[in-house]
Amino acid sequence: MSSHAARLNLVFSALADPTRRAILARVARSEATVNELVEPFRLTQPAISKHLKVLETAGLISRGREAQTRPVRLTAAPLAEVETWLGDFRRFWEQRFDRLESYVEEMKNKEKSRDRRIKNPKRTRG
Amino acid sequence: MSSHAARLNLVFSALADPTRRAILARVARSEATVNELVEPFRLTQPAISKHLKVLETAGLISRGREAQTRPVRLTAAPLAEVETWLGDFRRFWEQRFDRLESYVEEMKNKEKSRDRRIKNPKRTRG
DNA sequence: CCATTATATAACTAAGTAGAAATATATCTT
DNA sequence: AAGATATATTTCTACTTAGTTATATAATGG
Repeated sequence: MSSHAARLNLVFSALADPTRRAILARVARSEATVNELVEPFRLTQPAISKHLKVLETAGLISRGREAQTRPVRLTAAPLAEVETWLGDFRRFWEQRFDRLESYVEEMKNKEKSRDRRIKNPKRTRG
Repeated sequence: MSSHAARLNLVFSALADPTRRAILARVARSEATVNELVEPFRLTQPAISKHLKVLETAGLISRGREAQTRPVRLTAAPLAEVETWLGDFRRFWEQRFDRLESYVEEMKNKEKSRDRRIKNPKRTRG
């Protein structure tokens, strides 16, 4: 499996958890310490630390070191990768409609020329 | 938890699997039967059927009935939801840069006015 | 150095997931 | 009705995950 796919796996499964999405939303506003991230949730600190590790492995956050705290900051690059995937996908999907549309057009045209044939049949000589 | 969040959970975790993303890509091109979806993978038919159920629960595909086959077709609506989430997120994230930018601007201005103060100190009467 | 604070890690549990193999169901064909 | 084909469901296994509590590590302040 391509590492691109592997990264997408990590990013999508990181995003699949609402706690982690909330952490990202919080961190998007500004850096935060682990304890600041613990507060809004009814989860223990180790639970949050675990979520942070998942996010870090997915490349969605990175951590600094500042005195005792390990400030968490967003790294949005992997989200761009998701957007790319979505974009590629949308292109496929829309192509499909294009094909459907041109198929429908084709059918309409066939119908019209059939109608013409019926209403104005080609005269045969004689 | 809002049902919106619950749907995002389902969609993101459905997308977290490369087999399922491949199935979606295939189905984006055109409808396919289960067996057609089995072929390209080295997985058994029940495994694919299970993936299809996950995708269906996430609302990403729907199934018809045509003779013995259950044609699978894409339902792209949930992807729009993902795009919305990404968009909201990006807005947050960019606001952050805006704030940082205006902070930097502010600092530059302070610097400039400090420089002015140094170069052109306000005269005190006398 | 000692106590405190912030965070990480370990050990465990309960629940979920991906896969295979075997079997059941549904529809068509004859 | 019987056989064939397409798909779903069941059962089982190995692995992963989210959460807990308890404990370890790292950095700071006295």
